[in-house]
Amino acid sequence: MNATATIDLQRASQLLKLLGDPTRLTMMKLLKSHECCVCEFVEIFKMSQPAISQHLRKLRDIELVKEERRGQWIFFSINESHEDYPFIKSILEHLPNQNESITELEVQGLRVCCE
Amino acid sequence: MNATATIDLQRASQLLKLLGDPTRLTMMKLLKSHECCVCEFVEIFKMSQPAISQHLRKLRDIELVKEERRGQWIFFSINESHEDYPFIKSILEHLPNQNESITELEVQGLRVCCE
DNA sequence: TCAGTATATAACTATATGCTTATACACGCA
DNA sequence: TGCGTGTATAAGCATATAGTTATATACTGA
Repeated sequence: MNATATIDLQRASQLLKLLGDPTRLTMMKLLKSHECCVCEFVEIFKMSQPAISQHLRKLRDIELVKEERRGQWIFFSINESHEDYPFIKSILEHLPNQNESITELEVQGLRVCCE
Repeated sequence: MNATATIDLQRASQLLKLLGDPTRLTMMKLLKSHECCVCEFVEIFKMSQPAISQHLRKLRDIELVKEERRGQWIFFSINESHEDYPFIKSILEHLPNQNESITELEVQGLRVCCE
């Protein structure tokens, strides 16, 4: 009957609560198609570095995102292996893509690239 | 390309925030298949009547649910005409159904029926 | 080794949230 | 009309949340 696995309600509400913040939700949508580092988010959201860092920590604490240090920078990316990723993905698919933010960064020469 | 309409990020985060509470999320899942009145929710959630009422008000304020008075009771139901209902629906579909709560009510003779 | 840059963490603060209790309102029925 | 039942609202309180500033940590390159 049910093609997709269901998520425990407690768990689901925890995830939704985390996504119920415009900054974190936008971060997740961005990360779905682009790796980003903290300083890029600071630019995109015009928000202080600690504020960004704390949002990312919440996303990382429940392992929705992964981090990887490359030199000075720490890059964040979506954790597609997350048990509940299909759920997250289905939510993100309803959101408008945020490619403009990335394009804008590139135009301003603020996109971080370390290869 | 995109088969489904997208939702403004601010709007989406507002909806997710509301669903990011286990009581309200469960209410929505229940209401998706059953009309319920306040006193039934009080039974199901073992929560005070004002607490239930306040959760329902939040859901009603953004028109996720409709209410209809029938005699002494006020019945709540999902508002399928809501502009963002497809989004809501896709979320609820990932959740385990809550029919047991309803069955339990019926067994205890607490299911309200006014016809 | 030291300065500069990127990030994390701690401590604090203002506001939001979810409950409680008390009370008001609405309906049905004797 | 008055009482019982169902629901809503108001006010208060404890906790959670999201930001701030200050500071610590980690890496790079001179």
